[in-house]
Amino acid sequence: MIDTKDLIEHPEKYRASQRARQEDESLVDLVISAQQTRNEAIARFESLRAEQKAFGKQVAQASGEEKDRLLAEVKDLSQRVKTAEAASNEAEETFRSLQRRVPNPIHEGVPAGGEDDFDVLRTEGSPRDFAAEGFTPKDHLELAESLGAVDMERGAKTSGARFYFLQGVGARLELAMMQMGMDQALAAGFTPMITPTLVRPETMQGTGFDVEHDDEIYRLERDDLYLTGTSEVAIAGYHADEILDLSSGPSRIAGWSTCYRREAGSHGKDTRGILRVHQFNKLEMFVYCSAEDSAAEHERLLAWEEQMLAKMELPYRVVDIAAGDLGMSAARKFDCEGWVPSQETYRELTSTSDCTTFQARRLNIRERRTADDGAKAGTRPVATLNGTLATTRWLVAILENHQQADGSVRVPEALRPYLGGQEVFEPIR
RNA sequence: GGAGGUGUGCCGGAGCGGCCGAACGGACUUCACUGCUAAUGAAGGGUCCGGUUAACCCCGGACCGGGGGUUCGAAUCCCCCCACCUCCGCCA
Repeated sequence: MIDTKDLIEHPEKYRASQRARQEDESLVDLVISAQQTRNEAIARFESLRAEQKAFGKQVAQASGEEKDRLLAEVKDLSQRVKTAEAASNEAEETFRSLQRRVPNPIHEGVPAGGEDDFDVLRTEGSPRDFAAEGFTPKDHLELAESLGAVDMERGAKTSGARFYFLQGVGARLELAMMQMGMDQALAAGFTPMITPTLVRPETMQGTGFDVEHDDEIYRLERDDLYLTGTSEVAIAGYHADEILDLSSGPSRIAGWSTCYRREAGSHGKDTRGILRVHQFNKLEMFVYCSAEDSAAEHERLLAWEEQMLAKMELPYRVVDIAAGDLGMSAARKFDCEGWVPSQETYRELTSTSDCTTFQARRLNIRERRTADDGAKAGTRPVATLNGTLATTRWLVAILENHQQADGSVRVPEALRPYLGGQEVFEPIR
């Protein structure tokens, strides 16, 4: 949810952001006029209400005929108060629904345009030259199956398409990777968390997901609960309606959870293997910090992601996502895309978003502000950010990039301590 | 699943339908006093919205788990929901 005061003071900033997102900029003016209508309605209601309260005091003190007379007089006022209140509530609702439709204004420097208009900021490492090494790389599923790491067929048998079993070295590899990520997060001062994966509609909506219309969300209608596509949802909801103390710096949480996605719009896309699945695990960084610190924190999250990718010894590139592909909440988003040899392309492995105060405003998460002189001051919304430390999808990149001509897979060195020192995964069939 | 109970400010805890934004404790902040700490005394507090303002102040409104309702008027009465507690049943 955007800051309406800011929008009214700097409408051009919001119009420009809407243009970059390739969205309707007239929304900005709709919000402004709805806000005026609302304020007028509130003022009308409140002055009537004040009158009614004053009358109420008289009624309380009066008695007998005097009281009856006052009651007769105030009945009409009561009606007018009710009418004005209803009008005020309606204007409020109209305003809020418009306000909720305005996406977070983008940061300066974010490329304009849609999905394909991203900027490549950097490329780290370089893809292996398999031709020079004298063999054609296998794809991750072929590798995984020969290693006994993934069973897609039985996943489909028990649960349907896009479900799978991780088993053997696949299961171990994922656990090792998560543990390594958790250790890195711990060293950086994060608080580890394992989060609920079913949340109430208010929590889902608070994070910016549209429960009614989002086809990506699994819903349990009978219980009015929603399966989360990322632990971000629960962690963002964790501090809803709270006032935080961030005086000693950002609050950083490393959340592990299983994630559920319907992948409704992607029939026929990435159907092979575990690249795009309905259920996977993810270790997520989540940060609550002061608004002015969010851009710097965003850089830190990106650095921690890259640190993990480096430890996995994966070639990747860093991408600045274009405005139209940011979603409602993010003012900026960096993806790290790992090289996938079988596809000869880069695929998303991490994604980090700076949601500034957008998410927190909706979730009503604030911090207490201390004035420059150290005296008391009011509250203000915090900023929230998130970023990926590891996901099941990484197995794709790890297996493919570290495969060897004989079908075995070399274990990245940093991961070995988490696998009992194992250096190579050997095919079992 | 069944029966009952509770939900008030940072915490504890009162609260006849009007004089309750809310008694009384504690915590906290400031001031006073004491050689320091402690103790004591005094004073002060929340959040949100609107008006006004450069900003503060100030004025008005809302908020007593959440949402509806009754009433001229609701923390107080009624209904629904949520959370927690106790007992019974069921179950990993």
